[in-house]
Amino acid sequence: MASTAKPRGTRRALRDILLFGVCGGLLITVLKLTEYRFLVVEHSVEIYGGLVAALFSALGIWLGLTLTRKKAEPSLPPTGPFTPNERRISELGITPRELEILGLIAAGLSNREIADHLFVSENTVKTHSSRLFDKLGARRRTQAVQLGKQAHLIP
Amino acid sequence: MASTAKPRGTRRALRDILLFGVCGGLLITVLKLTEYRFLVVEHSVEIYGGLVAALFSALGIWLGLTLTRKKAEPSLPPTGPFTPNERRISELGITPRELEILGLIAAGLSNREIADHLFVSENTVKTHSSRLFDKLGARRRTQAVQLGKQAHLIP
DNA sequence: ATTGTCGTCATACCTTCGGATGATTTTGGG
DNA sequence: CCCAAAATCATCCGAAGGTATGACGACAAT
Repeated sequence: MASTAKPRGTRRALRDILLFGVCGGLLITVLKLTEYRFLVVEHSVEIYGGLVAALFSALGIWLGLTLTRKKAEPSLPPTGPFTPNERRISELGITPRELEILGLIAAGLSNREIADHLFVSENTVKTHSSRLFDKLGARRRTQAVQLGKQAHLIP
Repeated sequence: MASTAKPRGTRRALRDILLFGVCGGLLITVLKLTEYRFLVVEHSVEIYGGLVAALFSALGIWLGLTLTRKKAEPSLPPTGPFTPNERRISELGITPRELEILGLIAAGLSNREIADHLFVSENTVKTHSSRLFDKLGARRRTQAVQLGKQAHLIP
C-alpha cells in the first residue's frame, strides 16, 4: 500500500523521519559491531550508548527544527518590496476561471455549491480546482486557500 | 517498528513508539546497571544501541517540535496584537484543544498531519474537529476557517 | 489550417472528511 | 475522594474531495 507510487504531492510525515532514525540506528549499530571487535573495553556499552543517545537526540532536534522551519516558510519569492498579484498569477499560469474558483473555495463553499453558483457541473469545478491545486502546489483546498492568501491572490 | 506500515484507519500514533522506547530504555538501563554480567549476550549491544538511537531520535524530534511550537505561541505583547477573543470562545464553548486544531486546519493541514503534529491519533483529531464544527456551525473545514477568522478566533 | 489555451464535461477510482456513537483515560475542582 | 469536563481512541458508513484520463467545442494567434 505504501509502496504505491504517488504521482504527485510527495507526502511525507514524521513517520518517515522515524523510519530514517531507525535505519540510522541500525547502521550505527553495525558500525559499532565492527568496531567492537577491536575496542573491547569494559565501559564501551555505556559510552556508546551515551554517544548514540546524544547524537540521535541532536539529530532529532535538528530534524524537528528544520521540519517546522520548512513548514513555517512562507511565500516562495519574497524578493522585492511588492509584486502585484497579477504577476504571480501569470507566473503560476493560473487562469481567471481557476482564480474565481479559488475565491469561492476560500469562502468555504463546497464543490457542489460552487458548481451551482457558476452554473457549471461539479466535474468542471473538480477539474478546475485540481489544476489549480497543481499550479499552487496544494494538495487540499484548505492548503490552496492558505497559499493563495500568502501569494496575495485572494484577499 | 510495527506502526510504520500499518493499514489505514487504525493507527496508534508516535506516542506509543515513544512510550515503548522509554520503557525499553529504562528496562535495559536497569538491566545493565544491575546484573548485566549474567545476560551478556552478543545481541545486547545491537538491541541497546538501536533502542537508544530510536528512542533519542524520537525524543529529539519531539523536543524540537514542541519547543518551536511553544515558542511560537506566546508572542502576545511585543508583536502580535492578536487576541483570540476569549469572550467569543467561551460563548461558543470552544476548548483550547479545539482552538488549537482550528489553527492547524487553517494552516492547511490534513487530519493526519494534525494528528502527527499533536502526537494523537487521527480519530482524536476528527472528534475534536467534529465538535468544533458543531460549535462553529460549519459543515466543512474551509467554512470553519472562514467563520473562525470572522470571529477573530484565529489570525 | 494548424496549434495552443481555455473552459467544459464525463467516468472511474481512491482518499479524506464528517457524522454518529460509545468508550476510556486524564485532569482539575469541590 | 468523587465528579464533571476535557481529552483520547475506536468503528462504521456515507458524503465530499481529489486524481487520472479522455474528450469536445470555442477562440486566438501564427
